[in-house]
Amino acid sequence: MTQHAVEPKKRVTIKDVARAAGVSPGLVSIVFNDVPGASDANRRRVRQAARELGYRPDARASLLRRRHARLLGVSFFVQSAFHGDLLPGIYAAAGAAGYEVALSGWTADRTEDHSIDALVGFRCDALILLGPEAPEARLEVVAEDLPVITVGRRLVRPIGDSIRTDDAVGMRLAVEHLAALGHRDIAHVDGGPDNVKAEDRVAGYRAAMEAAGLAGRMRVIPGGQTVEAGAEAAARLLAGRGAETAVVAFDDDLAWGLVAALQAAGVSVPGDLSVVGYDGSRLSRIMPLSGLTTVRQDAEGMAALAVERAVRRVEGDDVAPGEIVLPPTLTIGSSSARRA
Amino acid sequence: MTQHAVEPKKRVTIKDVARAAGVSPGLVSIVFNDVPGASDANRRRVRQAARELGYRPDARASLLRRRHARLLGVSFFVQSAFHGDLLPGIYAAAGAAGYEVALSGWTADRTEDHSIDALVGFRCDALILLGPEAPEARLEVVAEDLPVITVGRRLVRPIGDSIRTDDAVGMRLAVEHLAALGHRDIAHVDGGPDNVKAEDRVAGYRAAMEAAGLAGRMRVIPGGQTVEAGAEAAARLLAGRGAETAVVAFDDDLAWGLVAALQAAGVSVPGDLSVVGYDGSRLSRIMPLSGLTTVRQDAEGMAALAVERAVRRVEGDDVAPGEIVLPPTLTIGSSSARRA
DNA sequence: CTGTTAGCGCGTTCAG
DNA sequence: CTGAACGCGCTAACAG
Repeated sequence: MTQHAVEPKKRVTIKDVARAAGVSPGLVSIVFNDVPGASDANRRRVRQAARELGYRPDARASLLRRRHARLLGVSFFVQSAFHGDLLPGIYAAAGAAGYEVALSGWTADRTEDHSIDALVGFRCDALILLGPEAPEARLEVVAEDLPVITVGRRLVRPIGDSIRTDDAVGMRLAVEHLAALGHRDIAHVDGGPDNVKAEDRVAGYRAAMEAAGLAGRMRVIPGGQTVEAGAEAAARLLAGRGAETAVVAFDDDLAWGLVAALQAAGVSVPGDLSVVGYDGSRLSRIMPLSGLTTVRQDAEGMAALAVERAVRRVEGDDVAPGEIVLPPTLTIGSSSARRA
Repeated sequence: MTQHAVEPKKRVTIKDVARAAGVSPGLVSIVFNDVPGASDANRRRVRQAARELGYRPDARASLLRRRHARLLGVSFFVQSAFHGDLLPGIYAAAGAAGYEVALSGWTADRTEDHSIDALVGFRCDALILLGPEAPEARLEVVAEDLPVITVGRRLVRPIGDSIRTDDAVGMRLAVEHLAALGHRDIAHVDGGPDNVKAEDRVAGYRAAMEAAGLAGRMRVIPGGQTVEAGAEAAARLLAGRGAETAVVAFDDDLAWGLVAALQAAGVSVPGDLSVVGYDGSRLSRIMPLSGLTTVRQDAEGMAALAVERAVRRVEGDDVAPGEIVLPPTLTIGSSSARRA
């Protein structure tokens, strides 16, 4: 009942259980792993003894000895709404495949490198990196040691498997939607500096604008990937405002910040300005009225695919690095409307 | 460069490094832990050899042997905006104290029990449970094995340390704010069934309403703690609508769902109905206009305190289970206004 | 098929 | 600074 601390606290080990049950330690291992090799009577006896002693298998020792730890390491950005949407799917798929999941988050203060190191240090069987920002060279080094699955980033050179959404299509959907609503001066607020994931979306935006015959009306505004960045970008947008009547944002978090700041500045969304996000995160669905118009990525599908590829790699499927590109869809909410 | 898989892949161990550097394994350990006991020359030599061989310390083995793993286990609900706000603070505080953090999330499909088991299996030095929903009896059992710090839940019987916000004060702030705006029929949408954390807020609501002389106008509507639950509660609110002109929600996620559904139903917020949330999560700050009015919990402070207490417990401070109650503050946004 | 024994995995610890 | 034991569960080889 009382809280103890450093005290001896000798732990109950597999040996204690074996002694109590009157069998060998090896047999206890067999019982706890549910593998054949023990009689029902002994299984019962061992379970009973374990329960009485309060035995809990030690994951460290088990991981250390096993060849396959059956452990997938997942690195994610703690503040990302989209990553939060991916995790449940990853847990579900991993559990179904008989794998444990080790989570390691990165924040403004704790770098992605840190989180990757932690997972590698645990000797995970494979790594699933959500929206990685590390240089490709770094990812390549990591991939030399264990299978790496990247989610949501296009890689110039193939490294392990890559699961991502087709950003060219996504930006085209966004631009076409706005163009169909009569908008012609459509700006793009990008993902900010040092954001490797932003490039494809900028390129997609440019291509889509050209295809729509709006090449002369392109405008790219520096942004970022947080709500705060969205608020700052709104100021920039209004300051140098041209004829823009619509904006496509790098992602939902950024779009949120834009909408909030614009409305606070007395600019009506979508009355004066239409805003389109990117991700289709849970966040985008809970905007007052009927949600943010956004390019939806298939989070559940990406999560399941990432785990499936990771498991295949771990279990010996030594195929060439592959890229799986999923098509995005457009979800129309209340943040976009016909041009006034 | 190519992806390998199951292959032998013999790992570089501390022994390989020792051999290459011409020292003993023990010395390599000393060098890598940056503890005194090695000459600068040898430190250099060891680091060099490690780099050449690509040695990475094995966290499993290290954890296994160490008395103190210097590892804090954190269990959190993946979908909670507020938990997402706590994690950066936990990482920061733990890092500063020289501790690693092991994350284990729970979702709709993966129970909190599961996540706790995983952390216990890793032999974390202490557990920090964010918004735990497990029965107290279960927490007590866990606390027999290692220090447990609960965050955001009042416990009937003290178990380890508990860091929480004073919900009586919080609800009073909310009700008084609305009363001062002229509202008298103020409803509360609660945290839903089986939500142990909701009781204090309901009680706080009742007490505050009585104190404001509005005892006869209380109304408690079944809610939950997700955006979806908020949307459902909005329907209930409107269906049996009395004279309510204001609502206090169990938490921000719920409040969001309420606001969204209400506006979709043509009810203006705050024109027709004022809404107040609870948590002061990042989510609450990014509502279009100037945010949700909400009772703010001090996430950074709670995170830092949780880690501090955990570390103290681990390092032998065997004091009685304690409860740290932080005062909430009211953040006024645009979801509440003077009664029409 | 059921069960045992020995030794491994890898870093840490402590007496020498 | 070294050597060898140790932490704990798994795995292989072996015996009943």
